[in-house]
Amino acid sequence: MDDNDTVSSESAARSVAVSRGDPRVFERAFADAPDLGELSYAARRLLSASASLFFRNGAAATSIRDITSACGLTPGAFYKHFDSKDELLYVLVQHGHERLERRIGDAMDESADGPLPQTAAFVRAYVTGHLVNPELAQVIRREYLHLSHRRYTEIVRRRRQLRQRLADLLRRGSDAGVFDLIDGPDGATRVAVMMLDMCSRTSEWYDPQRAEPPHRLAQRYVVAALRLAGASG
Amino acid sequence: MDDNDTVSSESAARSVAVSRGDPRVFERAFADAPDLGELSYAARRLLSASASLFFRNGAAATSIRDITSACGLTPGAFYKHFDSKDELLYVLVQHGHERLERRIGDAMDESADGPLPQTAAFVRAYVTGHLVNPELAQVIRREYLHLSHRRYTEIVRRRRQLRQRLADLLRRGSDAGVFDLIDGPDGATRVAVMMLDMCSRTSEWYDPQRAEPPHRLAQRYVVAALRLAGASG
DNA sequence: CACTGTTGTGAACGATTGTTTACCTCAGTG
DNA sequence: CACTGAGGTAAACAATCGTTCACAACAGTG
Repeated sequence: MDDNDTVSSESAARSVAVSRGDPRVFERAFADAPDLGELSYAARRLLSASASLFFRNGAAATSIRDITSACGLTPGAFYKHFDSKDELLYVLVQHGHERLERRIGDAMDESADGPLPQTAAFVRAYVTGHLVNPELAQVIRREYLHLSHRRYTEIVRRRRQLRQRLADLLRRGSDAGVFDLIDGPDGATRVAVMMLDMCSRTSEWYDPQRAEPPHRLAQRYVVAALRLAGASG
Repeated sequence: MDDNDTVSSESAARSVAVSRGDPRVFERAFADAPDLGELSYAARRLLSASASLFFRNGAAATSIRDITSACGLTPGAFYKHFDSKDELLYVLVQHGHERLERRIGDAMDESADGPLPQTAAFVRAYVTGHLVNPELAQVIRREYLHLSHRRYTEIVRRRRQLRQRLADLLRRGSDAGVFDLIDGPDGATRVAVMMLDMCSRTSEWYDPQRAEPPHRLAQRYVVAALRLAGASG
């Protein structure tokens, strides 16, 4: 159990406002996304509505009719934009990873060199990415499991790369004497898993309405991550 | 994203052996469970099969026919033991919490007094509970969200109590000067959430076949949790 | 032996699923 | 103006969903 969902699950995971009436979420995540390429306006709206519905009810419990009717369309229109429900989920998951990886890469570029500031930048961007768009974060965190096999393995590879990036930072920090990892340098991957597990769950209980702003919460998780890494000082 | 699932998701979350052929899991979790009361043998087998199938495919993607055919039964037989699919899930989630709470309670009773050893005992039992039966742990962690509203709120209350138990330990430790919480004594709940998030995800990627034994992994998470708590020494 | 409650079967129910089809509308273009 | 392709509708498709029904097998009990 995670039980943070117990904190605000009713407001976050259950009674979130329907995406239909929240254009900010749509704009922020889909309207001007460069990686979505030539996708039409209608296709992006379908993606946005899917993210909201998947977040609340899960992909398996969300029907094509749920998605299209949330956009004021009929089921048939869906297939003018996507080949299948599986492809929609695939595009959604890809896009979510794209956004998160870009955010992390940018943060690390803007940060100082060295394992400690780079790790801090990674964790901060990772948490922030989960907070500013919990719906997309949730989808890429739990729904990719239900993709068709080929697409599933591709996403798995992508996720592993991201984790490895953090593990490399930890190992470098350990070698440099900045970090004191729980199991020595060889435990870098395991500590990275701990960090990412801890941070990714924020998207499940975070309530943008009542809670503190993302950067405050992210800062706390940076401190926590550095404690896990055994940062000196 | 959690990305621990990327470690062994294919072996743990995808291609786990069908429950039908693994009587050990059945016996361990359901055959002699006291809290399941007067439930018949067939009912317990249905619960066991449900746990395996829900773990692999999710409750929403698992049909009554999947469950009954895994037990060598026809769909109609299901309703001699449970009123509905929702009730089955409810019994499953209740039982999972029962087991976990009992395990934690026993561990704390057997442990020394004081916030630090009690916290260590809590975390160790919590992690171990997620490792010795990942299927049940997964179900109570993510599937309870899909319960009917009345049952859902009841489970939420139960989960909150468990988290509060850990938060109280942290706060007592902070007051006693044993812990140095990230946000001071008032941050006890937030640190508890971090710990439980980090620990509960183990059930998603843990592979009983290849990985190290549960007590070794649990020990690592105890150390990590104490770091998060800012334990002195 | 008759009876009763439990646990199973096999067939069926209405609803819903993802998807396809035939057709319509209409802006853009040679 | 004729035409074409994009994007929409309404209706239907077979499959599957949770659930119910009438009935059978059978152990336990008076």
